[in-house]
Amino acid sequence: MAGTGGRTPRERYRAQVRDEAKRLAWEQIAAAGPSALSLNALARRLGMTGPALYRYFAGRDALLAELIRDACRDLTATLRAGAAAGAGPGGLAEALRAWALAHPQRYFLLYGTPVPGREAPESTRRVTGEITAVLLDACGAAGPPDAPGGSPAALRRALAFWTRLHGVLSLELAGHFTGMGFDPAELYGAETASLPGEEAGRGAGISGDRVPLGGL
Amino acid sequence: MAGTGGRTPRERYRAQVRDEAKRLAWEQIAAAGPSALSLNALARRLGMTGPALYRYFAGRDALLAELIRDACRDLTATLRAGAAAGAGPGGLAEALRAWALAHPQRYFLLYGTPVPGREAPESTRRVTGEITAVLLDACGAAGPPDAPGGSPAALRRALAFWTRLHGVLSLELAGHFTGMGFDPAELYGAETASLPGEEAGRGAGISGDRVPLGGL
DNA sequence: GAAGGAGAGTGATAGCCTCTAACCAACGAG
DNA sequence: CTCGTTGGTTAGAGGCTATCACTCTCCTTC
Repeated sequence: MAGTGGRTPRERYRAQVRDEAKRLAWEQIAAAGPSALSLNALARRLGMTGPALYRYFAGRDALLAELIRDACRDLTATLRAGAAAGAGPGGLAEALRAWALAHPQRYFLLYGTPVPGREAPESTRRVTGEITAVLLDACGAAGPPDAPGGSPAALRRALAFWTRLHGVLSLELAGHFTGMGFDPAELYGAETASLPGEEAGRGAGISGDRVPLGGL
Repeated sequence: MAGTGGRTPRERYRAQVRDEAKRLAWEQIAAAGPSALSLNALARRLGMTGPALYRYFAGRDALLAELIRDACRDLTATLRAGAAAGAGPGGLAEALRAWALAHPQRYFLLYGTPVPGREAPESTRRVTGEITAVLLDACGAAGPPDAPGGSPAALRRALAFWTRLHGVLSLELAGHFTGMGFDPAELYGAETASLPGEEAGRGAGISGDRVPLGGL
């Protein structure tokens, strides 16, 4: 959300309404999914009629695209903050998990079911690229220093890191673990620790390898 | 699809129309996503008017639920066939990947973004349970034989197997690997081979461990 | 301070959707 | 042959996206 940083009263009012609309839109999405996002209902909750919202957003798709872009920025900022604070792969993984648990719908809007026709716009692609870049950087930097800055091995390691995190997270958020009687956090922690550098017989791994397996 | 196994002509006709409707529904979903599934458009393509379809399906949600159930059954049958043919975890993983690549929309309907309000009905939950059971069985059976039939360690191993497969698959199907210049199949293969029993310094793993890492 | 213009909001409307109700035609069992 | 079941129709209520023309109200400019 861009906040109310406008200069003229009109700009401030406009930004305020836009922010409130987006806030309510997230509520609606959280309540019934992205497909249930309705400009009409949104406008009603804002105290105006349907067509008025078209002064603020070009249409339903534009609003959704903006929400996705905001979510991207939010996650990027979160991860960048973690990285800037010196968090390693494990720290970033925890930050990612915390963010996803706090905003499941945001996470699914970024990494969930894609809409076949709808290609992600350039701006979004760039931001998601940044997100993976942060993860890859942290992971490559934490691994054994082979050609610092992107050896194939580092890329492979980072990709495995990313996909494992996403595998646990997305299944957990989708509720596929409910009733299985175990703690997803523990699995996530094990997956987080399992990776950077330990495969291919490189040894016990770098970042701890706590309770390697079977510790349930 | 139940096929045309009815006895009376009416039943056969009914089954035929239902199957054709579901086929077209899958086409529509593949073209523009599940949210674009429209009973009206479907009926038009079937050569009838909208309300006529309500003789065959109780409503849009019922049709979608049936499609999901069919997808579940299909995947279950595929995996069961693989398991019956003696495929180990690696074989099942390959079967899963082949199925998902052939029917991405089916995969996402099962494991993609969940609709917040909509709880999966009992029938579906039972079938998805079977799917995971097949994977868990194969994985537990292939691991080192500790308390055959579901030790905590086997469960943990199987869960990691499942989540790793899903992590690579879902990101690949969603197109998040496009333009990264690497082969998802290779990553998937490495993840498939990385798991059953090799962690915690148990050795080189059971099912091959081909090009363990860094081989990109 | 008055005039003009930009911007916010409204009602009307077209066209799509889901789903119900009432009605009609045709098939098949008795 | 008769008549109930079944498949299909049109009509219609209500919701949605989106556009258009219009009003009103501020803010700017003279």
